Amino acid sequence: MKSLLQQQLNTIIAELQYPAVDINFETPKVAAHGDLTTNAAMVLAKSVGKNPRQVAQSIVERISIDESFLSAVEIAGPGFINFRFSPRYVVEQSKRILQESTAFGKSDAAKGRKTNLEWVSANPTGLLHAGHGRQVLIGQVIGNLLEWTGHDVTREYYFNNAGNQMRTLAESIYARYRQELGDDYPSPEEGYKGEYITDIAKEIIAEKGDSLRETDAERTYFRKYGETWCFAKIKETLARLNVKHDVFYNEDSLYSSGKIAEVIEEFKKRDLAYDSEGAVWFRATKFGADKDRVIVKSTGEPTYRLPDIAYHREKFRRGFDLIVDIFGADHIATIPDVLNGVNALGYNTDDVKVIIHQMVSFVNGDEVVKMSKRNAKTYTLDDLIDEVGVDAVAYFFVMRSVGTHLEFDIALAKEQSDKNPVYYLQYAHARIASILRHAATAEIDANNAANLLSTTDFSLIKEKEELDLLKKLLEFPDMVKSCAFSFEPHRLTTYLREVAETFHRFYHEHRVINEDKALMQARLTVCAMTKTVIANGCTILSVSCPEKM
RNA sequence: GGUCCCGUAGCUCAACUGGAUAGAGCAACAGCCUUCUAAGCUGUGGGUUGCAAGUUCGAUUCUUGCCGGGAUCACCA
Repeated sequence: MKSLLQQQLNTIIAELQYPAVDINFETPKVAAHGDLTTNAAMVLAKSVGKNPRQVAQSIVERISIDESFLSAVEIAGPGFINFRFSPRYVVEQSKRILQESTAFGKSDAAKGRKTNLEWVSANPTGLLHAGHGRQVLIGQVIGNLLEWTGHDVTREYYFNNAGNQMRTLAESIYARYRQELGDDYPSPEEGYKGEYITDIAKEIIAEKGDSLRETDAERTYFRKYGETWCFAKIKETLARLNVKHDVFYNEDSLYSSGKIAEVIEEFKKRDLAYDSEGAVWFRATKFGADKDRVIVKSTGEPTYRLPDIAYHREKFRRGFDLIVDIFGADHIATIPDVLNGVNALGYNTDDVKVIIHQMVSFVNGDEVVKMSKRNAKTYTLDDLIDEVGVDAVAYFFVMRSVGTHLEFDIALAKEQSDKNPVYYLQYAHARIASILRHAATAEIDANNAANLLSTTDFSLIKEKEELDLLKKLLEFPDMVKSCAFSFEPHRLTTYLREVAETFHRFYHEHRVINEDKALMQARLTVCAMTKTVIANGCTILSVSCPEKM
């Protein structure tokens, strides 16, 4: 529709000898303003030297109204040109929903674009805490959105099982192991103190008894055990949320394959790195930073920056066209260095999309939930899922724009009532499912899309609420694209809420099950279409759609 | 102090990326169930979009400066 009108307008503009401009079509916020609107006249007004309404008038006069598409074209406000779709067009278009069914909303807008999506990437030194949930779900939904728009997505988890943090983990477990054996042995000053350390220590005792009292200085056994244990737990938690990564990329492989050394060498060759005070420094100041950064410590160990740069370079080398990273706001300082580094190596960082989400705070009604890392009683993501359920977790974490702080109300998420937004959506789906079950008793198989397509009298769909609903449903494919390309999953939750709302209104105004069988089937068709869109939307959101509630 | 993010109804947040009368949910108030799920629907009240300038046909959106909140500024990741 949009492209048809666009074409026609361009022709008209040329005929009128107006300059060619970028014209914009939008769906107006207010339904009274029609189904589609363009600002063409206002954009043209200045260069043409007439007032916008005159320009609009000259354009509208030349638009031909084809009843199979348009029912009206109007000029409104400061010079908007508003188009109204004909009911016939809307109903005709809606058949797509039945035809495409579970694929309705998918597109090949970015067909074959090789995309690397990296997220979570928590090191295996502990459990995912509740705050991690935001990143987990944002990444999950963005991954789905990218797939729905044709991207070829590799879901990746980057981890480091070497270095300081792992040493600390090993030391923490070892200390707890000794303590559990009754020895007076101190925990490391900055060690991990969570309950899980005790769990791990106890498991080791159960398996090995006290045979590991005297162990090597590297605490190799404890380190390996801790890593395996933590990773298993992390993956378990992710699995509960249907999150599955295709690649677990080990930072260590960058060392063993010499990629790290390679980067240092190239930096030095380009005078982007230099030796000083026994360390190697990256000239971050060349890129506007306040001071240079150490990339190799005087101990010979690289800081995180260097492997991160090498890692991103490898992503390019692996042939990805689009690289998406999701980080929490606490990582914000590291991003410029990495991008500058990769850029310096000759890669186009326009193809790197870094999504930074703000932090999460948890409240339980009026009470603020503390969850400090040092605290022994960490509030884990598992705890949160246990408390409020998978669907509420999935929905709540993406329902706000990534740029704002998220306040997660546990009491609200837990509440099984109308206060809880996730139920509103699921309720609409369950309600439709219930209606379709009734239809079965009237011998109409409303779950059979092909059957509905061939036997429904679509001309019976003509009520305002029905047409409003169909129009809303038809926005879905554009909505998916728009959410995907702007990396804004929260807009999908807003949209689906509107779909549910529009459906409830239709349901309230018009009875579906009734004596007029043809009419009943027409309305069942509208229901089936709505169910498809809600289900597809929920699939993207990783939220389940119950048939009954 | 530098950098980044945020400031919208009593509360939590939207606003299709510069559009028309700034919208939802919760909370408050008033209605709607002998019929398909009332976990629903309809209506009322609630706003100087932190403040002040600027850019233009038009600003919650872009620019600048203040004010307030958060994140971050390691030879930790």
